[in-house]
Amino acid sequence: MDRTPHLLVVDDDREIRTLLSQFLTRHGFRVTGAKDGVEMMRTLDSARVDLIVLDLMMPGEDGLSLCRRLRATPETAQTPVIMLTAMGEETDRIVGLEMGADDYLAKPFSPRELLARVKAVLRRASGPPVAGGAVGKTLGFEGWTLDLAKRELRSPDGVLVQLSAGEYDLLVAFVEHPQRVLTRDQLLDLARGRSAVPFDRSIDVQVSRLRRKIEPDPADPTMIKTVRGGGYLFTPAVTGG
Amino acid sequence: MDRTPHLLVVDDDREIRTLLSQFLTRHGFRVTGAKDGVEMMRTLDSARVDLIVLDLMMPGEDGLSLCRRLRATPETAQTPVIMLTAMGEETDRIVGLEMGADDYLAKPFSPRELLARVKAVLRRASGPPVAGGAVGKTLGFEGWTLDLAKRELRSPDGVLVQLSAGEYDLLVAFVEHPQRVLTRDQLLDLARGRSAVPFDRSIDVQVSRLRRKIEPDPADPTMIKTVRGGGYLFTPAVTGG
DNA sequence: GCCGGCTGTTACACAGCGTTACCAATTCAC
DNA sequence: GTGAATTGGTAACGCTGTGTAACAGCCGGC
Repeated sequence: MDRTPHLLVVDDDREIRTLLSQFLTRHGFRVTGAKDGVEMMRTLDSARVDLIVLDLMMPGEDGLSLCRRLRATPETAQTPVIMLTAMGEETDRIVGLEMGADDYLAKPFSPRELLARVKAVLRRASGPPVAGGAVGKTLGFEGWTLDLAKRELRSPDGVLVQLSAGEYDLLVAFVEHPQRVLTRDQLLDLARGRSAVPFDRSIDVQVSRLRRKIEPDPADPTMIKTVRGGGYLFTPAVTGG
Repeated sequence: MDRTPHLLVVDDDREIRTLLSQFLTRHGFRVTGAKDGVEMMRTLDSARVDLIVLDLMMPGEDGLSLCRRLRATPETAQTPVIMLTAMGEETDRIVGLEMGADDYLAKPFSPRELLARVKAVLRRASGPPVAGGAVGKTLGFEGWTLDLAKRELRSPDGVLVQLSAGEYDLLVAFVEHPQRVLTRDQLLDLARGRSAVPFDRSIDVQVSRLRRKIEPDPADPTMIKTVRGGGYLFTPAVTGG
């Protein structure tokens, strides 16, 4: 239940990043900063993000272009975006919202105002029913079927495998990042929405429990491989749909 | 997103309260009764109310005074009020409307007439949809049929399943947000119009009761799944027709 | 007024999860 | 190559969250 929302602040100005991070952290959010699109994408790749605060004007790829890319990517198409801009022109607002931003804030703004918008957007984001959106798909791997809408896993012979909430979340993290080494920290973030504390072994234990349910031979795992010193690797190819 | 409107009937005459509650409930509204201003305020404090039906003449604080207080309170200043009065004098009408009531009905009146006024005021108050929209629809899931107008649930084999008011409201909350994890807080808000207090287990108990009536095997629920640390998930796809 | 159903609260049982501990496997130091 | 150190697997345990029976209070029906 301590699923504190994870915000990603993308701004090339380090001072602003720091300021916003501190402020938002003090108000109960988990905040990651990114100075450009590359860092943003890297973070999105490896962590669960609930909302992105995105500066419009940035060197390199600008906010509009990034926002467009976010919307074009299935994994992030639903992630709310709040745009920041130095200019107060109305056209920006239009363009920003047309680009798929959920809200818009003109600099200079008070952190308090951003906080209000963040809360509002998050509330709104969890409001409307999903309907036939991107969420609710079914994923397959090596004959297994994972139903995201029903939170159900079926083995290749069609048997419903009972997973606990934690096992299911962990499996989703793997299935959504297949054939990539995921560190314990990343897994913890993806599956639990928290970051690791020193000597945290909970992921190891959970992986062990999950293997027991989906590996033919848990003692010699083939789907969830251990990468010594690195983390874990989900080896099967995943078919989406 | 649109829930069944929540009406608050304030009248010191218990017979009238009961009569109106039954009638309005049968026509698809959620109704709470209050015998005086104190009860009214208590309800408004803890639940979201869409419209208040307020008797003008009451012992203690009367309707006019209560209406004035409603208008002076920011939270309720926008809540529509329909005044009831035993006297047919025109002056009352004037005073009532000046006091901020949205409509006025002289006793004796037919419940049907009140129903029409309630729908009209709600339509006026909240723009396009509501009453006419949410009320009157029928939703289906896995063979079940939920009649929003009659507040009735039919099982796949056509049998009418008796639900208490609370069970029905909870089910509506689920059906209107299918395939999404809803926190206890959200459910409490959607179904009861109030927010959770620490150690609030009422939703758990109500879910348990609802499962007993709609799950094939309540011990191994498939429609209403528990998400540990998250809340509950209504898994069936809902057809809105 | 009394009765019956509904709802929230409480209490207890049970299962999931994180922590710890211990062991095995691997790597490192020499 | 050998022993030490590091890393990972997992059994065991305790805390926490959830299911639900039992109870009590409230409200409406009569």
